[in-house]
Amino acid sequence: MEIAFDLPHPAREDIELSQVLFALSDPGRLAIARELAAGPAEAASCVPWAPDMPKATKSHMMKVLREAGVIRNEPKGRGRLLSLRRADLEARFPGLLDAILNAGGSPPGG
Amino acid sequence: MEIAFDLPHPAREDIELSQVLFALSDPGRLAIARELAAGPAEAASCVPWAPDMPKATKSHMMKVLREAGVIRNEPKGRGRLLSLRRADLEARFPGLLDAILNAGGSPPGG
DNA sequence: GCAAAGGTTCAAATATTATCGAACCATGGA
DNA sequence: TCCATGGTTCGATAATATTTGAACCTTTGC
Repeated sequence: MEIAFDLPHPAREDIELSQVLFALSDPGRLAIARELAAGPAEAASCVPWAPDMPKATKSHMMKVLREAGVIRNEPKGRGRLLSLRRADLEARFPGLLDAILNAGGSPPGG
Repeated sequence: MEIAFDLPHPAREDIELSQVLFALSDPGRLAIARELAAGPAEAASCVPWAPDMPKATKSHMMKVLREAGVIRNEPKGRGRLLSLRRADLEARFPGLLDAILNAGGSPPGG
């Protein structure tokens, strides 16, 4: 047996706007999504942006994002493979993810 | 004196993505934003979508939306004038508001 | 099987948010 | 000015969310 320890993910059509917005309303979780926007990443707790954060905390953040349908979290060898659910989000809420990821945060004149 | 009882609103450049997403992550607050998308509305507590909700609760919802920079809440005679801050949101986070407001919630095949 | 590496889940303590009655504030009209 | 109308704020309580250590599960390697 190669694949086990699978986690539940909402189907595309079950992804809810409220949950997506809530998941991404936390700066830390948004940072994860942005990190994954560049491409899939391996391991959840070993991401470099927060070496001091306990793994239980990181795992919880992944859970919120996963249950909202923002990211996919699959078993990969001894660790996990994380990825953004771009296609699903785009199909369900066109333009939303890009608008959020592109939100620079810098005013025009600053 | 005609205008008093003004409430604080964040300046355009101070509107934060996290707060906007959080404010709109609640179905009730999102409903208010959608209601106002059609045009400004008078009165906050008398809106028809929730006649049973206590006015303190409605006022709190307005506060969250206002402090996030999503809506404007101005004095208008004896009541208030509520409006969506479309231009400010569009300038700061292009495409975001439309993506959220347009999010129908119906899957393609259903 | 045993031990290590990597993550998730459990459970309890904190912190944040929501709810809503009561008190308070501002406007309009008599 | 006094009263009614409309909303906001205060304060207390309930409901959620976050944080984290400890325990547990799965794969890898011996």
